[in-house]
Amino acid sequence: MRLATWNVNSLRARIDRVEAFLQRHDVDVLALQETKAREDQLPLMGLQSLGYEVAAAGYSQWNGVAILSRVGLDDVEVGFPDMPTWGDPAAAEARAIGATCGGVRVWSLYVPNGRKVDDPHYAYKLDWLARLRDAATSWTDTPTALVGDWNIAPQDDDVFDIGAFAGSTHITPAERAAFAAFVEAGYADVVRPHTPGPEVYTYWDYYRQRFERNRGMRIDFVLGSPPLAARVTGAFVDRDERAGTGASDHAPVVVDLDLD
DNA sequence: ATGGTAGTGGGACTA
Repeated sequence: MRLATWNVNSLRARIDRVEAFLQRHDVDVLALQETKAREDQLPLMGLQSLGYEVAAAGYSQWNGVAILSRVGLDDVEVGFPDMPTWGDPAAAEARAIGATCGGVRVWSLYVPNGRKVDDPHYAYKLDWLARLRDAATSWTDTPTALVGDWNIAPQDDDVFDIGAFAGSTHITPAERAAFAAFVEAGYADVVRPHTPGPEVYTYWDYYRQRFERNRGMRIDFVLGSPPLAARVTGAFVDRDERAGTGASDHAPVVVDLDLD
Protein backbone atom coordinates (compact mmCIF):
# COMPACT_ATOMS: atom_id res chain seq x y z
CA MET A 1 0.00 0.00 0.00
CA ARG A 2 1.27 3.46 -0.86
CA LEU A 3 0.44 6.19 1.67
CA ALA A 4 1.13 9.88 1.15
CA THR A 5 0.68 13.14 3.03
CA TRP A 6 0.54 16.61 1.53
CA ASN A 7 -0.17 20.10 2.81
CA VAL A 8 -1.91 21.11 -0.39
CA ASN A 9 -2.67 24.76 0.49
CA SER A 10 -6.19 24.68 -0.99
CA LEU A 11 -7.60 21.50 -2.48
CA ARG A 12 -9.84 23.30 -4.95
CA ALA A 13 -7.06 25.54 -6.26
CA ARG A 14 -4.86 22.50 -6.86
CA ILE A 15 -7.30 19.72 -7.73
CA ASP A 16 -5.60 19.13 -11.10
CA ARG A 17 -2.22 18.73 -9.39
CA VAL A 18 -3.74 16.41 -6.78
CA GLU A 19 -5.25 14.14 -9.42
CA ALA A 20 -2.00 14.12 -11.39
CA PHE A 21 -0.03 13.33 -8.24
CA LEU A 22 -2.30 10.42 -7.33
CA GLN A 23 -1.93 8.94 -10.79
CA ARG A 24 1.78 9.69 -11.21
CA HIS A 25 2.69 7.81 -8.06
CA ASP A 26 -0.17 5.28 -7.94
CA VAL A 27 -1.13 6.45 -4.44
CA ASP A 28 -3.66 4.42 -2.44
CA VAL A 29 -4.21 6.73 0.53
CA LEU A 30 -3.57 10.48 0.60
CA ALA A 31 -3.80 12.59 3.75
CA LEU A 32 -4.29 16.27 2.98
CA GLN A 33 -3.85 19.39 5.09
CA GLU A 34 -4.87 23.00 4.55
CA THR A 35 -7.64 21.94 2.22
CA LYS A 36 -9.29 25.34 2.79
CA ALA A 37 -12.67 23.95 1.87
CA ARG A 38 -15.88 23.49 3.80
CA GLU A 39 -17.46 20.07 3.78
CA ASP A 40 -20.22 21.29 1.48
CA GLN A 41 -17.54 22.20 -1.08
CA LEU A 42 -16.46 18.55 -1.12
CA PRO A 43 -16.32 15.88 -2.34
CA LEU A 44 -14.83 16.66 -5.69
CA MET A 45 -16.28 14.39 -8.30
CA GLY A 46 -13.02 13.95 -10.18
CA LEU A 47 -11.51 12.17 -7.20
CA GLN A 48 -14.45 9.82 -6.93
CA SER A 49 -14.25 8.94 -10.61
CA LEU A 50 -10.63 7.98 -9.95
CA GLY A 51 -11.88 5.54 -7.31
CA TYR A 52 -11.19 7.47 -4.13
CA GLU A 53 -13.49 7.85 -1.17
CA VAL A 54 -13.20 11.18 0.63
CA ALA A 55 -13.41 11.96 4.34
CA ALA A 56 -13.01 15.62 5.22
CA ALA A 57 -13.10 17.96 8.18
CA GLY A 58 -13.59 21.29 6.52
CA TYR A 59 -13.28 24.93 7.40
CA SER A 60 -13.38 27.78 4.95
CA GLN A 61 -10.36 30.02 4.39
CA TRP A 62 -7.93 28.31 6.78
CA ASN A 63 -7.06 24.80 7.77
CA GLY A 64 -9.10 21.79 6.75
CA VAL A 65 -7.88 18.18 6.62
CA ALA A 66 -8.98 15.25 4.49
CA ILE A 67 -8.18 11.64 3.70
CA LEU A 68 -8.60 10.15 0.23
CA SER A 69 -8.56 6.36 -0.02
CA ARG A 70 -9.15 3.77 -2.71
CA VAL A 71 -8.57 0.83 -0.31
CA GLY A 72 -11.52 1.47 2.00
CA LEU A 73 -12.26 4.30 4.37
CA ASP A 74 -13.88 3.24 7.63
CA ASP A 75 -14.49 4.51 11.16
CA VAL A 76 -13.95 8.16 10.30
CA GLU A 77 -13.28 10.28 13.38
CA VAL A 78 -13.03 14.07 13.39
CA GLY A 79 -10.66 15.27 16.09
CA PHE A 80 -8.89 13.03 18.59
CA PRO A 81 -9.95 12.21 22.17
CA ASP A 82 -9.56 15.20 24.50
CA MET A 83 -8.43 17.45 21.64
CA PRO A 84 -8.25 21.06 22.89
CA THR A 85 -10.64 23.36 21.06
CA TRP A 86 -9.14 26.69 21.95
CA GLY A 87 -10.80 29.36 19.86
CA ASP A 88 -13.29 28.29 17.21
CA PRO A 89 -14.26 24.62 17.70
CA ALA A 90 -14.87 24.27 13.96
CA ALA A 91 -11.32 25.41 13.29
CA ALA A 92 -10.01 22.97 15.87
CA GLU A 93 -11.89 20.08 14.30
CA ALA A 94 -10.40 20.97 10.91
CA ARG A 95 -6.94 20.04 12.24
CA ALA A 96 -7.30 16.29 12.71
CA ILE A 97 -9.19 13.48 11.01
CA GLY A 98 -8.69 9.76 11.41
CA ALA A 99 -9.82 6.82 9.31
CA THR A 100 -8.98 3.17 8.87
CA CYS A 101 -7.75 2.51 5.33
CA GLY A 102 -6.76 -0.97 4.23
CA GLY A 103 -6.12 -2.06 7.82
CA VAL A 104 -4.04 1.00 8.72
CA ARG A 105 -5.28 3.72 11.03
CA VAL A 106 -4.35 6.99 9.33
CA TRP A 107 -4.48 10.37 11.06
CA SER A 108 -4.18 13.47 8.88
CA LEU A 109 -2.87 16.19 11.18
CA TYR A 110 -2.39 19.91 10.89
CA VAL A 111 -0.50 20.89 14.03
CA PRO A 112 -1.18 24.48 15.15
CA ASN A 113 1.47 26.83 13.74
CA GLY A 114 2.13 28.62 17.01
CA ARG A 115 2.88 31.97 15.38
CA LYS A 116 5.33 33.47 17.94
CA VAL A 117 6.67 32.06 21.18
CA ASP A 118 4.90 34.78 23.17
CA ASP A 119 1.59 34.25 21.33
CA PRO A 120 -1.26 32.27 22.96
CA HIS A 121 -1.24 30.10 19.84
CA TYR A 122 2.17 28.78 20.89
CA ALA A 123 0.87 27.49 24.23
CA TYR A 124 -2.11 26.04 22.38
CA LYS A 125 0.26 24.24 20.01
CA LEU A 126 2.12 22.59 22.89
CA ASP A 127 -1.11 21.66 24.67
CA TRP A 128 -2.54 20.23 21.43
CA LEU A 129 0.56 18.10 20.87
CA ALA A 130 0.60 16.83 24.46
CA ARG A 131 -3.01 15.73 24.29
CA LEU A 132 -2.51 14.08 20.91
CA ARG A 133 0.47 12.22 22.33
CA ASP A 134 -1.67 11.04 25.26
CA ALA A 135 -4.32 9.73 22.88
CA ALA A 136 -1.77 8.21 20.51
CA THR A 137 -0.10 6.30 23.32
CA SER A 138 -3.07 3.94 23.37
CA TRP A 139 -2.80 3.27 19.63
CA THR A 140 0.73 1.88 19.52
CA ASP A 141 -0.34 -1.78 19.41
CA THR A 142 -2.09 -1.34 16.07
CA PRO A 143 -0.76 -0.15 12.67
CA THR A 144 -1.12 3.61 13.09
CA ALA A 145 0.27 6.44 10.98
CA LEU A 146 0.36 9.99 12.36
CA VAL A 147 0.95 12.04 9.23
CA GLY A 148 0.85 15.64 8.21
CA ASP A 149 2.22 19.11 8.78
CA TRP A 150 3.76 19.08 12.25
CA ASN A 151 5.05 22.67 12.11
CA ILE A 152 8.17 21.49 13.95
CA ALA A 153 11.71 21.07 12.65
CA PRO A 154 13.10 18.39 15.01
CA GLN A 155 16.76 18.81 14.07
CA ASP A 156 18.95 21.81 13.22
CA ASP A 157 19.53 20.32 9.75
CA ASP A 158 15.79 20.48 9.16
CA VAL A 159 15.96 24.23 8.46
CA PHE A 160 18.05 26.01 5.83
CA ASP A 161 19.76 28.30 8.33
CA ILE A 162 19.33 27.52 12.01
CA GLY A 163 20.78 30.92 12.87
CA ALA A 164 17.98 32.68 11.03
CA PHE A 165 15.43 30.92 13.25
CA ALA A 166 16.77 32.13 16.58
CA GLY A 167 13.81 33.05 18.76
CA SER A 168 11.29 31.65 16.30
CA THR A 169 8.75 28.89 16.64
CA HIS A 170 9.19 25.48 14.98
CA ILE A 171 12.67 24.93 16.46
CA THR A 172 12.24 25.67 20.17
CA PRO A 173 13.28 23.04 22.74
CA ALA A 174 9.68 22.77 23.94
CA GLU A 175 8.38 22.02 20.44
CA ARG A 176 11.17 19.53 19.82
CA ALA A 177 10.43 17.87 23.16
CA ALA A 178 6.77 17.63 22.19
CA PHE A 179 7.79 15.90 18.96
CA ALA A 180 10.27 13.63 20.75
CA ALA A 181 7.52 12.55 23.14
CA PHE A 182 5.86 10.70 20.25
CA VAL A 183 9.11 8.88 19.56
CA GLU A 184 9.40 8.03 23.25
CA ALA A 185 5.84 6.70 23.11
CA GLY A 186 6.94 4.29 20.36
CA TYR A 187 6.35 6.15 17.12
CA ALA A 188 9.13 6.37 14.55
CA ASP A 189 9.89 8.81 11.73
CA VAL A 190 9.63 6.21 8.97
CA VAL A 191 10.76 8.56 6.18
CA ARG A 192 14.13 9.79 7.45
CA PRO A 193 15.91 6.42 7.12
CA HIS A 194 15.00 6.44 3.41
CA THR A 195 15.99 10.08 2.79
CA PRO A 196 19.50 10.39 4.25
CA GLY A 197 21.52 13.57 4.46
CA PRO A 198 20.79 17.24 5.19
CA GLU A 199 18.73 19.65 3.09
CA VAL A 200 15.90 17.18 2.57
CA TYR A 201 13.03 19.60 2.99
CA THR A 202 9.26 19.37 2.63
CA TYR A 203 8.36 23.07 2.72
CA TRP A 204 9.71 26.19 1.03
CA ASP A 205 8.18 29.63 1.53
CA TYR A 206 6.63 31.14 -1.57
CA TYR A 207 8.59 34.35 -1.38
CA ARG A 208 12.25 35.21 -1.72
CA GLN A 209 12.64 32.36 -4.23
CA ARG A 210 13.16 29.99 -1.35
CA PHE A 211 12.54 26.87 -3.44
CA GLU A 212 14.88 27.90 -6.23
CA ARG A 213 17.63 28.40 -3.63
CA ASN A 214 16.58 25.29 -1.62
CA ARG A 215 16.07 27.32 1.51
CA GLY A 216 13.40 25.13 3.05
CA MET A 217 12.30 23.27 6.14
CA ARG A 218 11.49 19.66 6.96
CA ILE A 219 8.25 19.93 8.91
CA ASP A 220 6.02 17.27 7.31
CA PHE A 221 6.37 13.81 8.84
CA VAL A 222 5.00 10.30 8.86
CA LEU A 223 5.26 8.78 12.32
CA GLY A 224 4.49 5.08 12.53
CA SER A 225 3.57 2.86 15.46
CA PRO A 226 5.79 -0.24 15.81
CA PRO A 227 3.42 -2.51 13.83
CA LEU A 228 3.32 0.07 11.04
CA ALA A 229 6.99 1.01 11.05
CA ALA A 230 7.92 -2.66 10.67
CA ARG A 231 6.07 -2.75 7.34
CA VAL A 232 7.67 0.29 5.68
CA THR A 233 9.69 -0.66 2.61
CA GLY A 234 10.51 2.79 1.22
CA ALA A 235 9.78 6.50 1.33
CA PHE A 236 10.54 9.71 -0.52
CA VAL A 237 9.72 13.39 -0.77
CA ASP A 238 8.19 14.34 -4.12
CA ARG A 239 10.35 17.43 -4.45
CA ASP A 240 9.46 17.91 -8.11
CA GLU A 241 5.84 18.60 -7.11
CA ARG A 242 7.01 21.86 -5.49
CA ALA A 243 8.48 23.13 -8.79
CA GLY A 244 6.74 25.19 -11.42
CA THR A 245 3.85 27.59 -11.24
CA GLY A 246 0.77 26.70 -9.24
CA ALA A 247 2.54 24.49 -6.69
CA SER A 248 1.70 24.23 -3.01
CA ASP A 249 4.42 25.55 -0.72
CA HIS A 250 4.74 21.99 0.66
CA ALA A 251 5.89 18.88 -1.18
CA PRO A 252 4.13 15.52 -0.72
CA VAL A 253 5.77 12.79 1.36
CA VAL A 254 5.23 9.21 0.16
CA VAL A 255 5.61 5.96 2.13
CA ASP A 256 5.39 2.38 0.87
CA LEU A 257 4.02 -0.36 3.13
CA ASP A 258 4.13 -4.12 2.74
CA LEU A 259 0.96 -5.27 4.45
CA ASP A 260 1.02 -8.92 3.36
C1' DA B 1 11.90 45.58 12.38
C1' DT B 2 9.84 44.81 8.00
C1' DG B 3 8.20 42.56 3.90
C1' DG B 4 8.24 39.24 0.59
C1' DT B 5 3.82 35.48 -1.93
C1' DA B 6 -0.38 32.79 -2.04
C1' DG B 7 -5.31 31.52 -0.84
C1' DT B 8 -10.04 32.76 0.35
C1' DG B 9 -13.52 35.86 -0.83
C1' DG B 10 -14.37 40.08 -2.07
C1' DG B 11 -11.62 42.61 3.58
C1' DA B 12 -8.54 40.97 6.57
C1' DC B 13 -6.32 37.25 8.03
C1' DT B 14 -3.41 33.13 8.00
C1' DA B 15 0.76 30.87 6.87
